[in-house]
Formats: sequence, C-alpha cells, structure tokens
Amino acid sequence: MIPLERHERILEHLNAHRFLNVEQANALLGASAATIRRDFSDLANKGLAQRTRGGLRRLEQVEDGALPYAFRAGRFATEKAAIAQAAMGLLTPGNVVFVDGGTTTQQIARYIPDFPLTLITNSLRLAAALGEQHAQSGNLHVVLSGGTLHPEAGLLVGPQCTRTLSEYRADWAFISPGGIDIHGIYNTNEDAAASERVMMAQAAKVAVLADPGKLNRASMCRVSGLDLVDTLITARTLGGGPLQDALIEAAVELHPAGMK
Amino acid sequence: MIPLERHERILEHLNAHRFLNVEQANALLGASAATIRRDFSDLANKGLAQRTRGGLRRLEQVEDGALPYAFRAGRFATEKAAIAQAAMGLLTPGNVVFVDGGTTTQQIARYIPDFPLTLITNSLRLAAALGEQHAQSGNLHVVLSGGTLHPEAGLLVGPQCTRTLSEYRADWAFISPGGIDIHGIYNTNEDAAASERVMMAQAAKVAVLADPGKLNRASMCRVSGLDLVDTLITARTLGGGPLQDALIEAAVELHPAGMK
DNA sequence: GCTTAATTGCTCAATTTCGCTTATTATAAG
DNA sequence: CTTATAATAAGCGAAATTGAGCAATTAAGC
Repeated sequence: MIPLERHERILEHLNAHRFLNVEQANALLGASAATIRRDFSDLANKGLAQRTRGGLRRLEQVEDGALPYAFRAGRFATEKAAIAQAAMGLLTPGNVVFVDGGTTTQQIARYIPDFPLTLITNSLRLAAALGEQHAQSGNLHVVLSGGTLHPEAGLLVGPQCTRTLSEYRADWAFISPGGIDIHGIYNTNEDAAASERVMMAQAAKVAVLADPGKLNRASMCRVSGLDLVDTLITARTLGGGPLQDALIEAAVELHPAGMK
Repeated sequence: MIPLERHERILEHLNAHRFLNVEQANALLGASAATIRRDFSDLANKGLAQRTRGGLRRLEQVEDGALPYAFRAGRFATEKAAIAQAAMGLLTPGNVVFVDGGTTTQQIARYIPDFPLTLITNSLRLAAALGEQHAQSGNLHVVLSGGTLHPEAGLLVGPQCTRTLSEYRADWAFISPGGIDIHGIYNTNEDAAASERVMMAQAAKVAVLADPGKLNRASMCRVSGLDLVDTLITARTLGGGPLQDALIEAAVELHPAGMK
C-alpha cells in the first residue's frame, strides 16, 4: 500500500472517530507498528492531526475543516516547503511582509523565523495555522485583511479586502500566483489577482513563489508584468529557455531553493 | 485506549453531568481504578476539573477567560449548542447579522438556516468553520473584519477591526460576553469588548448569548449596560433573583433555549 | 542495466504507563 | 470519642510506547 493511501485512510478514520491508536491502525492498514508510528508522526508534522502517546487525535475546529484542502496542497509538497523556507530566508528581524493566499504560502507557517516579524495576509488558512502554531511566541504579529470570504479558497476578497491592504506598507510581498510566463504572472481568480496587485504596489520588494507546476503557465487574469517582480523563488534552477531570458531581461533575481 | 482519549472523555462526561466518580469512570473507560485516579489527578493539576474525594467535579466558579480555548469550548457544550440554535431562530431571510467571537457563537456554524443570510464576524474560527461547512450553499455570505490576530482566542482585534466593523450595519448583533450581571455585560478582554461595543452600536437589535457559567458573573471590562440589550438567550429559565428583576427592568426580552 | 534514494519491518534500550498490593488518611456511623 | 468503611497515595513489576539504528526490499532516475 502506498504511503499516501495509508495517510488518507488514517485521516478518514480520524474523521469518523476521533482517535486512532497504533493497534487499530494496524488492523485497518496491515502495516507494521513502526510504519504506523512513522505515518502518525508525518501527519502530525504536516499539521493534519495531533500526536499523542499511543495514537493520533483529530484536530478540532479550524483544522479539521482544512483537511481536503491540505491534500490538494500535497502536490509538489516538498518543493513548496523548500520554497517557503527559502522565502523566509529573505527576511530580517523587524520586517513587515504581505503574504498572499495559496498552497505554497501556506507552508510558510512551518518556517517562521523566531525573530520579531509582522505578517499581513488575506488568507484565512494561513492566519489560522499561524495562530495555532505560534500562539505563545510573542515575536510574531499577524494581521488579517478584512473582506468577504471566498469559501473554496479560504481567502478574503472584495473591496474591503483591497482597501484594508492598501492601508499597510511592507518590506516584502510574497506572491503565490497561479502561473508565470514570459509576459508576467497570472491568477485564476479575479478577486485574488486584485489583492495581489495591491500587495505588490504597497511593498518595497516583491518575491514570487512558484513551484514547478506554475512555470510557463498562463491563467485567466494577468496580475502584472515581470518588471514589478524583484525575486523569483523556484524549487530548482530554471535551466535556460525563454522564460529565464525574459526574467533576466526584467532584472528579476532568480533564487532556486535548496532541495536537500 | 489512549491516555488523552480517556482525559477527553472524562471531561465530556463532566460537561454533561456535573460529577464523575471512580466507579462510573471505570465503567465508562474500562481502565483500572488506579489509572482513573491518576487521570483525575492529572486533570485537576491542569486546572481542568476539581478533585474531590470519591471523584471529580466540573469547575463552575472559574472564569472562562483564564482557561485554554479548547477546554472552554467543551464546557456547557450542550447548553451552548441549544443557545446557538435558538439564536438562529430569531433570524429571517435576508438578514445581516454581526456575530461576536466566542465559544458559544462558534456553535452557530452548526445551525445556519438555509435561507439567504449575511454574517459579519471578527472570529477566525467561526469564519473558517462556516467556510468549510457552507462552501457550496450559495445562500450564506460571510464577511470577516480586518485586524490583528489575537492567537489564543482566534479573534481579530484592534483599531482596524473596530473600524471595519463600523462600516457595516446589521439587523442583529449576537454578542457572547464573558459575563452578565445586574449592571451590564462584561468581557475578559479589552480588545474584544471594544469590538462588541461597535457591533452593538451598528445593529438594529442586540441579542446576548449566555450559558449558565456566564450568569451573575462580572469580568474586568464592562462592555455596556443592560439597557442596550434587546434579547437574552440562556439555556434555562433564570428562575427569579435580582438578575431577572434587573433584566425585566431594562425591558430585556428573555429567551430560554429549549433544552431537550 | 546500474546506481541511488526511499520505504519498510525489525530489534533494542530508555522511558512511560498500567494494574495490583499495601499502608495511610479521610469520612461516616455508632 | 471510637470504630468501621471507603478512598487515596505510594511502591513495584509487567507491559506498552517511543525513537534510533540497521538490513532488506522496492521504486525511481540516469
């Protein structure tokens, strides 16, 4: 059985019941206790469940609703984590940073540095994850834009959102677009694109976070041209091609995240 | 059975009934008396229950604000659900309603009626729960205030929050205070109190949602007097006393939720 | 086809938890 | 006040959980 299948079946069981211990999981999946424990730890590290001695516990409230979404986030998960980690490496103590909503930027929650930082976002999920994980460390300041909830994406949108965002200034904007090609960056959602434009306009520097699935892909809404982008963070080096030429042309700093 | 599972089930039983003795716990959990006692001691040491000779007692006199959120949500859980359900019964199609953050109002997510409704809140948890549960039904419109995240409470606070809220008008404000007594309603948190004041000012009618633990209890911040309250929703009838007299004096409509 | 990396199941020592027994203490009844 | 009953705390051995390390297998990449 594939690891992913085990993980999904564990989470399914967790949705139905509230707890799962090693013995039950063994009967359910047929895997050895060692593997079950590794799975439990993995799920807990991903923030999909809570590890306890002897078993696993379902996360309540915000978290349990995030499950289906969390699985979509599984595509290029390691790449996205490396990208998020690299993005955090750009920051210095005291920075204020806009963070766009998206599965890549969601990973940022796991790599928050432990120096003072202010994070402004329109992503409900990111705010929820940060609230859970960094409740005690007084270093992190999270600001959420207002607006109407776009339920599917867990994103705040609309005029109230763009207006609130426009009242802040930041050192960085971390944008996670739907696609990027030689003509600029794109998003599938018009409202999300509007928020991204505001963030880019109000930030001193703009970093675009793009996993391999985003490269050379255009979507419906063009957010901006490449000229407004200062840094592009990708999982690997681009390896030439017209996109790399266009990025160099637009003086975009290329920043391949170190995959170990 | 996992230790944590035992602990949670003990607390659940304690929320439903008020007492739990060793013998009952043995029948409920199947663990030995020694283990039960250890669990009881653990819970008492964590401040989640009160140890008595022969068993465990639910905490009544502790102020909610001092306790972790996950535990607050479990206290009076059935009462809170009934209250939330009753509050939803006040609404008519097309209404716009402010919903305050809190463990009681969180329950509202479970009883959203299926007619058109706009819900404005500063609670991250409520917004997340609503987003997940009512993503497809196009009837529900969720608006989130902006502001700084108060991580422990999952609440948005601060000037940005009150300002965003003040730009909306609603038919109802559902307020979930920390306490209510003859002098008015209270909250443990200064920022949360400020948001509540704005919601009350901007709504046509104000309903206060109070579980039994909130009655006749004052906290640090006084949000307002009873005169600004139109309806009080409780789990049971008040059964006389000075609080009931004061509420009648202030022309507050009393609305005991039907506990089955 | 070969090499590399990831996954899996196993073992082992350290720690934690569990249930039993016993001595002590608290409550209740005479 | 004294005694009887029940509950508790402490100690102890057995069992379970955990993390680490290791070899074998499998899948993936060049």
